[in-house]
Amino acid sequence: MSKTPVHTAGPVGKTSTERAGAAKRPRRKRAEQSAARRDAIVAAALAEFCERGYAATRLDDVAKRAGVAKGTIYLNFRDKEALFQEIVVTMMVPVIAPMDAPPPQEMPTRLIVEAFAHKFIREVYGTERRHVLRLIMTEGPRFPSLAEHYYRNVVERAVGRMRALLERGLARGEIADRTLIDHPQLVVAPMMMIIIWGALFERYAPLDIEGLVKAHLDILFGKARAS
Amino acid sequence: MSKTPVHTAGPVGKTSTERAGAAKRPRRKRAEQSAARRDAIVAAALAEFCERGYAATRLDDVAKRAGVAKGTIYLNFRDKEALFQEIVVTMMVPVIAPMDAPPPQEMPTRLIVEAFAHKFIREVYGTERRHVLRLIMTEGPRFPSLAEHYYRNVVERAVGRMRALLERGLARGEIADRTLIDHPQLVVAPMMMIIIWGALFERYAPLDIEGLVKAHLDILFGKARAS
Amino acid sequence: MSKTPVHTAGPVGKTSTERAGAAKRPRRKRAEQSAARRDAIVAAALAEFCERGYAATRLDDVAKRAGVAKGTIYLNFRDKEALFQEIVVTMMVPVIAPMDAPPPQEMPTRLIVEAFAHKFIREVYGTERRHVLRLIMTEGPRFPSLAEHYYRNVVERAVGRMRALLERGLARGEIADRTLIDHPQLVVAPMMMIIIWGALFERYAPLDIEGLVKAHLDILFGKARAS
Amino acid sequence: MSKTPVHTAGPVGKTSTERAGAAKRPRRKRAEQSAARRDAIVAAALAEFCERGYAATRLDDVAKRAGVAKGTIYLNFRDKEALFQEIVVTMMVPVIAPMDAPPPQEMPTRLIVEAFAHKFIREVYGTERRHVLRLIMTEGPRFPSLAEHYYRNVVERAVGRMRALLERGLARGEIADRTLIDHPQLVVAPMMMIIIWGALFERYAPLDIEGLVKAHLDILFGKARAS
DNA sequence: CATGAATGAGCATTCATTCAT
DNA sequence: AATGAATGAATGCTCATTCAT
Repeated sequence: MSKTPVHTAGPVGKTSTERAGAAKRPRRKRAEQSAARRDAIVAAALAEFCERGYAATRLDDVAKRAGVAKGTIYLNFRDKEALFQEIVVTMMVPVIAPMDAPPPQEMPTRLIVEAFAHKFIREVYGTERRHVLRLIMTEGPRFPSLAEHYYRNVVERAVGRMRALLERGLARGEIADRTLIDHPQLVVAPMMMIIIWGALFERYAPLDIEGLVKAHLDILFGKARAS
Repeated sequence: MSKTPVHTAGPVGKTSTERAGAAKRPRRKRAEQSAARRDAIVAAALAEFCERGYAATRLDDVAKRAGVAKGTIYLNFRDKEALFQEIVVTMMVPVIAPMDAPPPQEMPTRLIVEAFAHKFIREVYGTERRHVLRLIMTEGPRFPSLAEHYYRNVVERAVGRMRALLERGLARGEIADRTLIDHPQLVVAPMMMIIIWGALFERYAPLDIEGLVKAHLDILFGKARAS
Repeated sequence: MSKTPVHTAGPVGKTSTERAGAAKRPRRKRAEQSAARRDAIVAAALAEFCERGYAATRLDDVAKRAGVAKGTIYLNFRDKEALFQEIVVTMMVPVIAPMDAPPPQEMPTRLIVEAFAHKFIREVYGTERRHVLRLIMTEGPRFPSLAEHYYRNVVERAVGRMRALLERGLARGEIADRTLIDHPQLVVAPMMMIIIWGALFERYAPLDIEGLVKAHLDILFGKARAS
Repeated sequence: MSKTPVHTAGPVGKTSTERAGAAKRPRRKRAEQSAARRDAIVAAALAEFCERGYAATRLDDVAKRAGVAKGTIYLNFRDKEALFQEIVVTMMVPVIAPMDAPPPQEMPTRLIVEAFAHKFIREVYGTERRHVLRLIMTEGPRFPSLAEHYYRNVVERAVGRMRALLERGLARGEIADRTLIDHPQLVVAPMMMIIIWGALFERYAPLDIEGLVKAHLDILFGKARAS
């Protein structure tokens, strides 16, 4: 029922245990340094890809930002595309992983969805993953394998979970009918929207995210007494 | 009360009356041919931009696809960016224009929103404009002036209209509370989602658009007796 | 002893009798209009070539400046190079022509040279021919036929005349020795210099042309009592 | 009294110690190779610019001639214009530098001017700098900053030196009057002329440079007993 | 391993020249 | 004759990738 392995559509590359530290402590083992360098590249590449998109990102800039030589990138990633895919895939892993845990038995459906929404706001919208998610939407059409990977590992599973959750809610009388069960995408639609909206219009028209999410849940499940 | 002029952020270029026909009918006037060529360029560019995104599109390919020489593009558009913006702006004009018409007095709020949704499905999702809309979401962050143009002319106005409509619905007792009025973006969120979803996952997981829209409306306004 | 024909190194094109008049008088004969157009092209081309040099001049700009269509240039000149050569050659004809007249018997050598210098100042340095002369110096190396044409028709003849004149001056006791006769180029060296200097440094260091020429003659022939 | 710094109008770039050798000796250090390549580019660019002028020179040809890839040019120079300016500026530095040394006290004025003239003949006219000087005259009008740089660093200073020298000659009774002092440009006019003449007419009418210079000095200072 | 100089295919843009109207 | 839209070869510049050090 869990531990479903992540489908890897393409080469994912090696992972590293250590977060990139800019500080260059003198007496570090080779492996450590190497891992740090790799992480620095990933972080720099993420930033650049987010700012400019895939095609417009220059590996030169990535290297500069990471503080490594351009050649070093090629020691860790086959090419630009592999670097891109790696980033998109690994950044989403921590979000995917906990999804396999079954929902707590006691909690009302609405609260579970609410928790899910807040988790999304906190851990995706509120972090760099927000940009990664946008990259997937943005570059997906040109990287079908990436889109598929994401669909298989994230979307499909999330939709399945959501449906199961709603089914349970229906059984427990917390949900009136099958409308939402048949179209669980409607639950997440506003989340995709705030990612897009944020990227496009944040400057002139910032969204009240909290209010929006609460309103969404109120509409889906009926007005709540307390948030 | 209407006829708000379209804010033009940049140069929009000349329009042409005739749709591009690949066939080269012999007895055509200069101006006609020229317009046809221009249209062919626009069509070809749209296709290429959709397939590859802005940065990865080669004007060489656009020219080839349009059946014109590369230089001809520059007779009609200042540069690649102008071509891109022109496409994005002009393709959306026919969608924007009718938006200023006030909603029919008699029609119930739900029906108006429903009509709006179906119009979107028919005229945007069901046409090439679907790709244009995706391009706006996709490339917008790198073309702030474009995003702003779109926001001022489409989003802002649409949101305003929607809010006014809902306000009227509230006054007429068709809507229970202000939840949706405060967050009219929730009305359109699924529409943005289907655009993205369609581009990314259509192959593995096609959406039941009609059903989704109906479900969305049912959730917003309560189950309808008939669609 | 005179009327030596002008050696034409390359194609020179047709000449026209009428100066370009911008005004478009309605009832003019075809031939007249055509000639006016041709002259307008020549004038415009001269201005553009002077401002930008041969390679950087666009025929588009020439046409615009002349108020004709681009194609019209090709009705009058085989190509860009022919237009260029035509200009350089014809502009200098009026300067070359009178050179064949023998010097007045009575006039002292110094006065003849002085008259020549002032004529140069007046008719070359003081007119657009100044730029033509610069173009010859500037673009000559890349148009050997042009350089040769100019050498045969202007330089060679001018040097010969000058030498003959000086020879006469020696015979008449107006000149002390053969120094200048052996290097008549020294007579014209300052004239070449002021053309170049004017083009490069006029802004920061304008030359006192009159004073310079007088000083030059004073040095060549001894201080004059009156200018 | 000397060491006036060279006004640098634009970026001058790095210098390299080694002359470009086409031969690829195997055991050379990176920096050395790089410098050699840079020098090869400069040499090739100089040759091309001289043959064709600025606008008509193709960087492709420069690269081919230098035996490097096109991209390598851009590792050393921002763009075509920077390459051009760099060449013109650096080639003239060795000529400018010694100009600040005060003239030897003992030497007669004529001999100093003579030495200057011969130095010019030897180090400019007799070397590639001859072409550089022509490029300055040729392209100056289209590169005002270049013309100004050259004026400030070379012409202005040279004219000042010359005037001071002549002033001293006047004080010492070696010069009869102020004619030349007021127009020191007359001293260098023949040098500009021989550069131009050489570029245009050398084939049909080579100049006797030595004789010309001697004649010039004879005219300026009176016939010398011995050269 | 790490570096970064070198490479060269790739692309946007320009402009002399042609030719249908 | 005159026009100017169309052409496409030419060219400056970029940037992913390689490889000698």
